[in-house]
Amino acid sequence: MDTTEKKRGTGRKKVPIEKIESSSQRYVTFSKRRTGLFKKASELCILCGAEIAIVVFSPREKVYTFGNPSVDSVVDRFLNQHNHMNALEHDHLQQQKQFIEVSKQLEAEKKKEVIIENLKLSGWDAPIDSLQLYELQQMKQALVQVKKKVVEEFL
Amino acid sequence: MDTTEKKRGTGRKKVPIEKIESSSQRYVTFSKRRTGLFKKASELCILCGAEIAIVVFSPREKVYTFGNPSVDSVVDRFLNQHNHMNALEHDHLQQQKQFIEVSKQLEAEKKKEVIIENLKLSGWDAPIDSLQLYELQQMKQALVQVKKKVVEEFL
DNA sequence: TCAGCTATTTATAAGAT
DNA sequence: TATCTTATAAATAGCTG
Repeated sequence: MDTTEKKRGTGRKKVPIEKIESSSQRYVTFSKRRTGLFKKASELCILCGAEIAIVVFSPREKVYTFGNPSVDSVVDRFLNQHNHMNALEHDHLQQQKQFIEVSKQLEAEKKKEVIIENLKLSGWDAPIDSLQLYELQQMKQALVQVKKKVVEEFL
Repeated sequence: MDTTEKKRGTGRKKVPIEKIESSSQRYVTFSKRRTGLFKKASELCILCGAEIAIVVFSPREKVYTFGNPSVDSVVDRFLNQHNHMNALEHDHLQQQKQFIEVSKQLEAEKKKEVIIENLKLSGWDAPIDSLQLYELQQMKQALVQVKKKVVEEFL
């Protein structure tokens, strides 16, 4: 124990809160203090049940994050509740509305398409100029069937 | 100076890092530590030139933020650069694809609807059972017209 | 709930490894 | 550059008003 030669003269010194000019020293400080910051955040979460998201860009442009329960959940909650409605979400809702509208139209149109199909099945595709009385009568029968189907299905 | 009656027995005690049960005590701690956290963040920004965003939801659901240069700028930078493609953006793209798909279908369907309209204009709506030869011939003419229109327009 | 006041616990600047 | 050590600067728990 008694190593009389304890190292002397070292120890923390007061540091002014201003930009650290030495880049190596700056990075050491960044690393230490980032660790401390995240630890404090973690303690605050545990002690008080808080939800916290932290995003840090280092002086070297690297990104570090802390999140409880997760960065995303906290950020989303912030963007929403804060009524902050960013452009992305706004577009998103607009598109949802448009999508629903268009889907409804499409459904309506598809019913109509069945009519076309029935007409084709009934021989509507035949060259009309060559129709004779007999064919006209056949066509009448076909139309009767088509109309019946259509009436049953849509009217 | 020498006020011999200094207050005794007070002072910090070690606190275990676990949820504080007393809600009043919890809030006091939250308030103090949140202030400390934001101060640390501020110092880190100044000392090291970092960019930081912090979002905190208190146990009472209130939101507090710290941002340098601003919460928004840091969060945006995070969401974008991190290639993080969050759920929101993902949904957004999915919906865009669906929307384009459905829009194409709708356009196709609308062309077909014109056929229906032409049929109606040509007297297709008349009661078919009462059609006589004359009417059948009229109808033939109508169909010729319809077919011509349809061919011109769609084929 | 929030602001001061200590007595302590923590965080951390320097230096060494 | 990352960690460990040590002395000191800071943060903060428990009180009081």
